[in-house]
Amino acid sequence: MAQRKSRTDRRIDLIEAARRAIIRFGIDGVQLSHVAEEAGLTSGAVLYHYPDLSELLVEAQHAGMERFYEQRLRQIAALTDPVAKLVLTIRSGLPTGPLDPDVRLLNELGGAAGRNRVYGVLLTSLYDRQVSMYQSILDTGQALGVFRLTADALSISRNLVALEDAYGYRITARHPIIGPEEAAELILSYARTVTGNDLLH
Amino acid sequence: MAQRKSRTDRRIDLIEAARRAIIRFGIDGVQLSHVAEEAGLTSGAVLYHYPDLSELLVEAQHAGMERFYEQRLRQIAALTDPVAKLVLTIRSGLPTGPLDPDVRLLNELGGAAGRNRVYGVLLTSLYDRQVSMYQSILDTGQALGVFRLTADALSISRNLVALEDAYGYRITARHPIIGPEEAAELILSYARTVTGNDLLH
DNA sequence: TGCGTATTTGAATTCCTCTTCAAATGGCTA
DNA sequence: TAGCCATTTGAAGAGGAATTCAAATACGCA
Repeated sequence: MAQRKSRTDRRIDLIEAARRAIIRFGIDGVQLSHVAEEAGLTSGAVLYHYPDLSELLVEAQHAGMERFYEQRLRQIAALTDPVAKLVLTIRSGLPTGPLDPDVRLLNELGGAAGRNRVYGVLLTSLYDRQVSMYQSILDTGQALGVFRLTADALSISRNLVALEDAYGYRITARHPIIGPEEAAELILSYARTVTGNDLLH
Repeated sequence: MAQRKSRTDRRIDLIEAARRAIIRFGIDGVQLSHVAEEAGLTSGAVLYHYPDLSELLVEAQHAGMERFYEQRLRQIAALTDPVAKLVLTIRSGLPTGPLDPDVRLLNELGGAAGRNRVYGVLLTSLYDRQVSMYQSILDTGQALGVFRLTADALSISRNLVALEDAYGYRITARHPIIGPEEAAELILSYARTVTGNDLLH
């Protein structure tokens, strides 16, 4: 028998297991048994904690998104220079490679968000928060005279997040030429143009 | 009994039916019975033409992508002015709204492309062709002196397609602010900056 | 017109997943 | 240490989807 755990601990485990299962089988392909296997439990045990699998999947997606976002926030919090912040933020929004679990998880939502309102809301809120993240960096840089923005910070930020998203898909789909480095360079090329800054640091 | 059809005609019908079923239930959620219902047939009949459902799904995705791409090519072929071409191409890459079937179909592939090599190849090949499409417009505009590109045409084109893709996801996920018009304006804002052209036509 | 054949149906079967639940287990507390 | 109770198991069964296939059907062609 698998190690006994408290309700809270087990639920945390299950959310992690669901995250892995979603990545392996897709948000519409995950089965109770997949989650159970990832967690080292039987289906019954999963059901005991989550009588409705779809609720667990939503929680897993939610947790994954929060972690992704918080991690990015934490990284840039360590920096003060707007240039360094911008460059780091761009890099941290891209997958490390085709197998990057965080981005793989997020990508699973793309299609489902069109069919499932909850997923649509989740994804939209992540997008908006990432936009704000960029916007504050750009505004600060502009105020400090480091950036000379060619358009309003909001539009630029929306485009930056959009570029991250799209290259995330390209990388996980294993584009033969566009990898993490190339994608970063493409986004930086845009960022250089619209900030009027070389973004060397 | 449903109307009898020739092998070729029925296969075309089934590909269309599969396309609709994928949009309704997701690429990992489609069932034989879904396709059968969309086609007005029984599961057995579907199986008679496609013993393997996954092959039908790939064909449906492939057909949808080709149609999407050909349609865009045809639209710009009618124009000669690079400015008009660029603006029209940007608009034609975006969904008409959250329910746009072409984009909904493509979006279904995003997540699956990370798990399924066939889908990855399909999606990558569409991306590359769309990039070429933009590249040729930009090159022509540059040659005519209409555009003054701030970066190489390839990079700009990659970013333009990336922006289309990403806003396609935002729109189908029903972002409360970013609809087809707003997305077009955001991409145009990028295009104006990198072409040095107001893109009024 | 009637035959032959490709297509379609529908029922039977198998396979698989979800769900239920009684029993087992093991940690916690008195 | 003993008993309680939350957690987990495993088996049973309910539901549903895929698969198989014999029979029915209707179209093309002689």
